[in-house]
Amino acid sequence: MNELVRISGALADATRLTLLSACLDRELCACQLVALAGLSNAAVSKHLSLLREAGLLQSRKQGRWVHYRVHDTPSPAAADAIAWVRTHGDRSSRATHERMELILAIEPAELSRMQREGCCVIGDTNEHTPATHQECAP
Amino acid sequence: MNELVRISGALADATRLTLLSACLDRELCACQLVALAGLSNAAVSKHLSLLREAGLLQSRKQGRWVHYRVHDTPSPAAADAIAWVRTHGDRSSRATHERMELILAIEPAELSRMQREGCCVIGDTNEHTPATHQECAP
DNA sequence: CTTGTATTTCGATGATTCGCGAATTATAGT
DNA sequence: ACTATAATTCGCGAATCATCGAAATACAAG
Repeated sequence: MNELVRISGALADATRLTLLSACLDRELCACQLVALAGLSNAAVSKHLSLLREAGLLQSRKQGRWVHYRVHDTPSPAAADAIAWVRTHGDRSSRATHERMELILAIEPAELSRMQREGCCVIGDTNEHTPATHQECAP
Repeated sequence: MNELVRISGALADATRLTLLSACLDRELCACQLVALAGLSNAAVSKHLSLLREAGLLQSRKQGRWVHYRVHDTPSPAAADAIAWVRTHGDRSSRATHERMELILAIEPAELSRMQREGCCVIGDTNEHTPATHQECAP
């Protein structure tokens, strides 16, 4: 029972659902997920911790980079939850998908640099405007 | 996506999971669910509203009584969520099950009277003590 | 061993949720 | 109509959650 609460809680947030959905397709590093969420690295790290603690995601550390992907050997409840997101998750959200495309087109190192500078945005958190890659202001 | 957040949010609470699980087996009136949860009728009503708004439960009004049961025609996502709770839900929680037995042994009208008087408790919210039916103090 | 960098943790703050008692609504019986 | 009653909604504290910027941690490269 407690496990169901933990899993449900992890899924009960649009940002976390977006992050988990992105990891269904491929392994992604933290900085890519930060770009996708459009939040501070601190906030995204917290969300990812929750998803990991719920047994939905697993992380792999490679040098300074941490890569996240769906858990390889989930508990039965977690496995069904992951399948549930896979089946009913928002495949039709074009904005998120396009954002993902843009992010994948950028080297993670470059992405991190942009985040460090703090003056760049990939796409747009607003779902109604087209995604764009904005350069840093001079 | 928004639907998944709503459903997950509804399940992300031990009380609501208990209420939903109880309704998997049989239709129950609000006062029985209040007794099961061991909370105020206001709090339980709120929890039930959330479960209903998420499309997991449906309610049926019969006179002054409102009966809750699992939704007859859930959305695909809700159907899978219900099946998830049915499969992985806490069938082994003896305390809750015994509490349910005691509640079912009492007439709903009597149950309501007890709740109105505010001096009676069915079983115990503490999972470690055996469930008992305590009479009102004089 | 010092510097730079990717990520996490910490501390503070605003937003949301949970719980209760009180007021309200809807319905039944008289 | 009037009263009683089952349930919901309202108003408000207490607790939890989301988020940020800043500090800390972990690692690599010079």
